[in-house]
Amino acid sequence: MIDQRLLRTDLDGVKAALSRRNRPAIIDDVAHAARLDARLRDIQAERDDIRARVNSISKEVGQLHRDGKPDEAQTLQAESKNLGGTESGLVGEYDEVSAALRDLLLGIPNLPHEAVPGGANEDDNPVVIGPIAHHSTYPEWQRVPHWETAAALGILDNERAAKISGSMFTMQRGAGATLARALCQFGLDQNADVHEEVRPPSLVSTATLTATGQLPKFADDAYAIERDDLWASPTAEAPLTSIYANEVLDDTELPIRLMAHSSSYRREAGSAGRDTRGMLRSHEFDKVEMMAYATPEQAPGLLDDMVQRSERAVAALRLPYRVIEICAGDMGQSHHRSFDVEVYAPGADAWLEVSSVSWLGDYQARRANIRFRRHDENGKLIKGSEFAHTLNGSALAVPRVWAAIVENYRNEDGSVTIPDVLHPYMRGAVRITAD
RNA sequence: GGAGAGGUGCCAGAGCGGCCGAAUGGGAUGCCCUGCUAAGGCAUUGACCCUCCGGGGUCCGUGGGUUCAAAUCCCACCCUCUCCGCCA
Repeated sequence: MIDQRLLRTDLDGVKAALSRRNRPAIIDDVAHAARLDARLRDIQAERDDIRARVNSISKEVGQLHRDGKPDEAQTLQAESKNLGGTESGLVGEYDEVSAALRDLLLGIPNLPHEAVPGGANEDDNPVVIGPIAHHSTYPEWQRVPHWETAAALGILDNERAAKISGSMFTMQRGAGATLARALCQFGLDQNADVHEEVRPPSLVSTATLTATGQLPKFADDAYAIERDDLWASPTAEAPLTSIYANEVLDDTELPIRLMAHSSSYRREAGSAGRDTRGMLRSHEFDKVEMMAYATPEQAPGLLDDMVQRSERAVAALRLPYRVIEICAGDMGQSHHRSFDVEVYAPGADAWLEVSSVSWLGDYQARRANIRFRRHDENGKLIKGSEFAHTLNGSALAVPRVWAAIVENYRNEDGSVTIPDVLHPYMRGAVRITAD
């Protein structure tokens, strides 16, 4: 949620920033929100005025009763009752306008950082790092899609996954399952130096998904467990960001850096039939996510660090990769600035998004009500609080890295070599063969 | 799932429908006393919203209701704890 106060202090600035997202409807919403905000303050002022009078009359009434003057109290009571009627009318109107404003604000995306490149869609995302370790040509035996190699090696059984759960579910078997788990362990170990490992719940509340921005706008993308008013978490970003919801942190404990291995559940509404072969897109996948709570000053440095960590993971796996920056027209609704890490898969001949690292500003913290307090130079707590900044990024998303390994590490005989850094997690296996 | 107890400020904990944004104790901060320490004295100490910067408003788990007036009465829900049941 953007800062409501900006609507009155810098409406033109908000409109200018959001116009870079290349969706004119947003600007209309902003203008509408500004009108509602002004209306709301008028109602509030009027309502508070009446409440102030009711409060003071009530005090007088109490005093008069104690002084044994019930007649005078009677007159005041009548006046107060009258005011009460007016007040409840205003309250009704206030609730109505404020609900409408909140709905509108929840749908307005975050302001892009000024450094975010302009652009209309994903075709305009500039490559900012790389390509690294990318070859101009690949031998024939690496030009085999991973689903073919995986089928031949018996390490991926999506047909039976469909029997169990329906289409767009994957199931790894044998060394393929071990490889998936090895990647998770590797992803965690790579980042354990500064991140606390968390194992959060997979089913989360409506409030939790609203805080990170998946709700209310993208409800169709998440699995709902309606009977219990829970949702299957689409990313560990959601539970990790709500860990400190409704809390006031201390600037001395920031940044707080967390990581979690979790399963992510996505309905992928509207994308049926696209990129659905093999491991490219599925309803459930494993991922190691990083998340940080920070002061506004710490955030840019943490963003860089997170991008480097995502990069380091694919570099350590010796996969061809590049980093792109997401342009204003392609950024996610909550994002202030974002980078994607992509690996090259020679079999599918495609760059696969394996990580997305984002700085959310205070957009999520405002929704989740996560604040922090500062200390002055003498170590004394300063009065008041402000919203924290949040950042998150995938340390390692299993399926596409798994696919890229199966394609890049395919040998001429159809076997797949295990990348060196994964050896410790593979129970001694260094190569996946058909038997 | 059943029975019971409870949710109040940084913490503990009191609170007759009006004198309650809230006793008391602890903690924290400042000042005083003391050679230092220990101990003591005094004072301060919540958040948020609006503001014509005078002030006004909201918040005692959440949401409703009763009343001129609700932390206090009524209803619903949520959460925590104890016991029982079930269970990986």
